[in-house]
Amino acid sequence: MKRQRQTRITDIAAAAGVSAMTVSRALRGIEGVSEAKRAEIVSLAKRLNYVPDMTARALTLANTNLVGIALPTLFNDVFADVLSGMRATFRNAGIATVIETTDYDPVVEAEWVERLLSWRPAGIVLTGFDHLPAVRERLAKVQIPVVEIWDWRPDPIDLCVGMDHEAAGRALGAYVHGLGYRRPAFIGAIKGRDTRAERRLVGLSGAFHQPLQVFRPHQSNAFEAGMAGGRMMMEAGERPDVVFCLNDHIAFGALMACRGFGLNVPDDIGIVGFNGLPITNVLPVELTTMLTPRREMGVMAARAILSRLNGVSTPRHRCLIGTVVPGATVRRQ
Amino acid sequence: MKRQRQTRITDIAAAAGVSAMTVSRALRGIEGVSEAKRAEIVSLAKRLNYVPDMTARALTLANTNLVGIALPTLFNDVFADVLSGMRATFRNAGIATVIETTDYDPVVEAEWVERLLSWRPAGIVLTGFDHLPAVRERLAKVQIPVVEIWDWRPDPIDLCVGMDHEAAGRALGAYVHGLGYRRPAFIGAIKGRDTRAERRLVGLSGAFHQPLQVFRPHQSNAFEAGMAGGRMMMEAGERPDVVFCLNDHIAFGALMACRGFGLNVPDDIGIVGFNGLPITNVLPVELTTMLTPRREMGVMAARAILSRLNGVSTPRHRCLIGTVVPGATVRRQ
DNA sequence: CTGTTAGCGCGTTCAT
DNA sequence: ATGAACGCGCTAACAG
Repeated sequence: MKRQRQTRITDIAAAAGVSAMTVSRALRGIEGVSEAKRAEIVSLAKRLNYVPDMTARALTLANTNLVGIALPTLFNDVFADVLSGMRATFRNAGIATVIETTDYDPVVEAEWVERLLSWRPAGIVLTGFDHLPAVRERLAKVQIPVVEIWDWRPDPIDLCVGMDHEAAGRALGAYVHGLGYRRPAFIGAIKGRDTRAERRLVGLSGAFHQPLQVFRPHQSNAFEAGMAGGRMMMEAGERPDVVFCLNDHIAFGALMACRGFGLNVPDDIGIVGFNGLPITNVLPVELTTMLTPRREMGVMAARAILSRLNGVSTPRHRCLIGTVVPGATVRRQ
Repeated sequence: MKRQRQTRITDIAAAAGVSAMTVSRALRGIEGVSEAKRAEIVSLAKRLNYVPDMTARALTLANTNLVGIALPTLFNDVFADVLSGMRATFRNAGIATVIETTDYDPVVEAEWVERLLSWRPAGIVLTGFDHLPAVRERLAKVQIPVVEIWDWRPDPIDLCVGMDHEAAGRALGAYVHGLGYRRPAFIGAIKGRDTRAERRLVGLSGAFHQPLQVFRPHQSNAFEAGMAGGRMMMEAGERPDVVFCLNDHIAFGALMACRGFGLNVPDDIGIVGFNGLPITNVLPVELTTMLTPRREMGVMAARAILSRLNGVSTPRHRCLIGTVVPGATVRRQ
């Protein structure tokens, strides 16, 4: 179904009595057109409802100013924050962004990468390192900048701006261990879904010199998962003295579950979140958590791509760190 | 900065010893190529890292299978739900989606519409009716389907799938008024930001036969805004007997504020949210709210566009309705 | 300051 | 079953 014919640059040229090139130059604000003509052409373009055709432009330029961004989910303020910083930075640089959510599925991601590449993007942002081998190979060959965010590794496909989640888990664990807690538990997601959380769990185990008791509710909503996880924990045998949660939302759900069972936090059990989202400022008791540099991460990832596009050198990998937020859901034991 | 030359269809053709047309047909799975040749061409394409060029394809076809979606924000599970239903529906139909957030700014929206149109999208989804006149004019002339979602009006630019928010406010207000509440308040956002919320407020006033006492915190995070709004309310003169909140997150913040002031909900004051998000299932007391058909709305909006693209007729406007969730944060007075 | 030529990669159309 | 010619809308490169 071909669309109705749109007005093209040559239509304007005919109407203005000039050549197509002059119109092209005038509309792009390129020098080489008298101001009188330019003004006439611009007003003519508006009157004829001219809309430039980026598909044609991209074809001649063999290039676009599009950057594709793949995130696991939008149901999480973490990624909304990252995205916010990233898009603002790109927008200021005149770069348009295209967002995709993969729902933590590498296959979905791989399909998206293929589709995106066919639009000749200027750059690509991926979340984490769990890509299909085909994706890694494809992107390694493509000549465009690729940034992997959120997670951190020294050997990214191309560039990387993220956090060392194992170190983050270790730091958070060390703080809580230092308060005297000795029977830690962890409420996470179904295995394999969130690799970063699993790495934090490894760090936590390290800090406690023992494996954590792990609960994996399957609810997809984080609040509900937290409450379900909290209940699983209450109904399990030995009660832990502190529970680390995959994120703040899960921690909130767990907190509600504990209260539902008549437990006082932090007197009867400690609760620790992750991310330091605004909701933690509103809870009945301030949540102990780790503040993650989300917006900053987005900004730096965008800058890394922009540097590449401008031919400026930029570090291959960059590791940001989180900050322990003491809060009041743990206390010295 | 031209990119390195990508392998094209003619490169594959040369390698396979056939014409470009044969390769094109083979790769698109169009009949008219012997299976032997097709298999060879496909494997050759893979080996040469061929990536089709959509900019060229779009140019010849004067058409893409892209649909653009503009939402006010991603910091809100409401829109994540709408988006989820919409994208799933489009994906099943082989349509790619491009998301933009406008942050409730019609100017941002207008700029995005211009940019998007230059990519020759197959359709456009906008949120609400607060568009710049230029946008309405432009879209009215374009020959592609346009759906306005979330809000409802009988005279959309093209199509509309949403809710009558004034009616929703009236229904919710009637329920609460029927319980005997008589001194209602409202916690919203800064004026002019969320037009739908203002319409609900009108409906609430109608149900109560009086204007509501309105509080407008300026925090951008909904939880924090709710808490701030709750505090404003506590510190104001006459205490209302029930407070309607712009959404569930604000209601949660307000609930926490009330508790902080030693008030019991619902004994001392009633609290009502909007949307029926999962968080309401996890609160210490189940929130009275109105469940909105978010996912359904996304699905129906996508279907409306798909119908248009397939030349099937579809209703110009469709009005979905919310459901009162009784909850336990109000009680008979 | 302005115009002409050529070609970007692909798909339609019409031959063979 | 396969191929050749042509054009999509635009812009780089070169001429004038």
